[in-house]
Formats: sequence, C-alpha cells, structure tokens
Amino acid sequence: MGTLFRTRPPLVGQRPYTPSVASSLPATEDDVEAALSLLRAAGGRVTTARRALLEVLYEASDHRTAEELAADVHERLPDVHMSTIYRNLEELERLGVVAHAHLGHGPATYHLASSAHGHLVCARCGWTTEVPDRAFAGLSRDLKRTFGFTIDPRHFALLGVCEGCG
Amino acid sequence: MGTLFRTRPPLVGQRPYTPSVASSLPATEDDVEAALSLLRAAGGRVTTARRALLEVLYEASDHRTAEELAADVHERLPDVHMSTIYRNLEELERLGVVAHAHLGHGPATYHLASSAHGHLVCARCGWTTEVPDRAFAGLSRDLKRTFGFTIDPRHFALLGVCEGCG
DNA sequence: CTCTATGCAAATCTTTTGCACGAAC
DNA sequence: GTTCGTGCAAAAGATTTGCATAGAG
Repeated sequence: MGTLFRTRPPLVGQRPYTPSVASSLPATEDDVEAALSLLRAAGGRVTTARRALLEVLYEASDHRTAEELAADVHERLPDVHMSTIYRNLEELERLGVVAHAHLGHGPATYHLASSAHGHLVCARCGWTTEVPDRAFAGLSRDLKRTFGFTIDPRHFALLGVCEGCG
Repeated sequence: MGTLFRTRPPLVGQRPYTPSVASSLPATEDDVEAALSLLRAAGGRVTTARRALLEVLYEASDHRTAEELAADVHERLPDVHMSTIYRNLEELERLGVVAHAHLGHGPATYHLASSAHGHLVCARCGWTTEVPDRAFAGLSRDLKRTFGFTIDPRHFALLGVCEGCG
C-alpha cells in the first residue's frame, strides 16, 4: 500500500538501539540513583560529573541542548568539560536513560527517555509542542501493519504550523 | 486531552514557512523551468549554478546531502562553490521548491518539496524507508483536532526498528 | 548600468577524538 | 594497582558570513 523506497544505509549513527530501559523508572529525585545503578551495572563508574548531569536532566526534563545542560552542570561543577557532557550523554543514551532528537535546525536536544513524547515544531514561530506517546498509537499500528516498521515514539519531530500561527 | 507543554522559542530557524508552492508541478524536465520562473518572479536571477542545482534535484529526487548535490553539480560546473549550493538551497526552500530533513545524525538531506513523504529511519541498520503523505492522514486529523496543529508531512523522520531488524 | 549571485577565505558552531593524568573500584 | 573517566587541546564536519568581483537583467 503505497510507494516504498529503500535508500542509502548509514544516514543515522551506529548507536545500539535500546527501546526504553528507563521508561519504568519513578519520577522522583532518586531516579538519579537508579540511573547511576544502571551505569554501575554496565561496568561504569559513578563520578561527580555523571551525578551532576543526571541531576540537571531530572530537574528540568524538557529538551535541552548539550550546551544548556553544560551550563546547568557548571552551576555546581564549573570545570566539567563539554566533551565530558557529550561522552556521558552518549553513554546515558546507550543505557536508555536519555534520548536525543533533532528539532529542525540547530543543535540536538536531549531529554529523559522516560518522558515519552514526540515533538511538534511550528515552522513559523519555532515553538515546540510536546505530544504524549499515545497520540501516535494509530499511526504506530498502521506503520507496523503496512511497513513492518515499529516506530520509537520518543524520537522524532513533526514540522508544521501551530494553532496561533495557523 | 494529554499533557501539553510550550517551551523555548527559537529551536528552529527563522525560515519563512511556505507549505507547498511547488507541490502541483508536473514530473518532467521543465519542472526546472517552472522553478526558475518562480525564482525570477521573486526578483531573483537565473544563473547557471541555479539551473544546474535544480537539474540534479529533479534528476535524482531522493534525499541528498548538500555535499552530494554539490558533487552532482560539479559534474557539469566544477567551480560551483559549497556556499553557493547552501545559499541556493536556502533560497529554493524559501520558495517551497525543496525541503530539508534531519534524519538522525549526519548532515541534513534535501529533496523536492513535491515528493511528499515522511521518513522512517531504522535505528539498528540505519536504512531509510519513505512513507507517502497519506499514511499520516489519520495522525494529521488527530493532531489538528487535539492540538490545533497542522503538520507538514514532508518534513520529519520517525525513528524505530524496520522489519528486517525487528 | 544596477543590483544580485558567486567564489573565495575565513569564521562559526557543534560534535568527536587522542592523549596524559586523576579518580573510582 | 587497574581500569575507566576526565580535562585539555586539537581536529573534524557542517554550515554561515564578509567582501570584492563577475554576471544577469
């Protein structure tokens, strides 16, 4: 049903795919500890930089660029380097704790994988509207049936025009 | 119905939004001329670089990075500079002739706005599946009703797992 | 002739990587 | 004491911008 093309291979990185390891975590402050346990279980080490990053991730759970997260971390640990932020975000993504999305132009944004939602981005005013997972239940079912494709509803952005700008 | 957040303004660029000026164009080689007319109508000038870029865009209509498009253009005009490619893609996007999308990591990909489709990107193998517009009709209706948001189905990518990797 | 588009170079912005040292276990 | 994580510097990749000139109208 409908044209289907298969194109070039590696447009997306080689990251191992971990659907939602962390999506069952509760919503309190010791989510941080839970995430740190995950890290340790994976043979990783608990460092102050990692704890701080997790804290700012759990405190403000909307989409934040690596730069913004670094700024937050720096309020507590001024010497944490950007490369550390990036490396840890990568690691946390591998563990399924955070996810990133590319919303239009500009840097990637990171958010907790547990906050399951998609993004609507208004092309006129640039504002971002979050949409809960289940809004995509129907689409999800259709794509599964038609294309055999299982969407990860936490990772995408739809561009369009918001109510105010319409 | 469902949590709705409004967040930070300028995550997406300031590009004026032109839904689908070119979506009614036919599918032949003088699409190029039509696009050039659009350009001229907007006070622009018809240059060899622009004609060449439009030609390669219409010849291979799948997603191509700016780099790939430049390579194609260079087969005819070896001296066209990357900055010219970027500037013209920007201009053509403003006119609604092309659109770009961010598929996972890596550079943005450009395609004709008239080839209306979304992208499914497999997080495991990285392959890209194109999905025709109308697969999103239901979602489109729901989002319109629930959020007042009109999606542009030509501009997004859904991450997930394809049939082969599932 | 006027004004736009181009080439070139350089800058910018985001993200990645190599290496030596310091910290966790 | 090993091994992993971090800071630093530097590179890499993608895109943007300033400026003088060539080219379109």
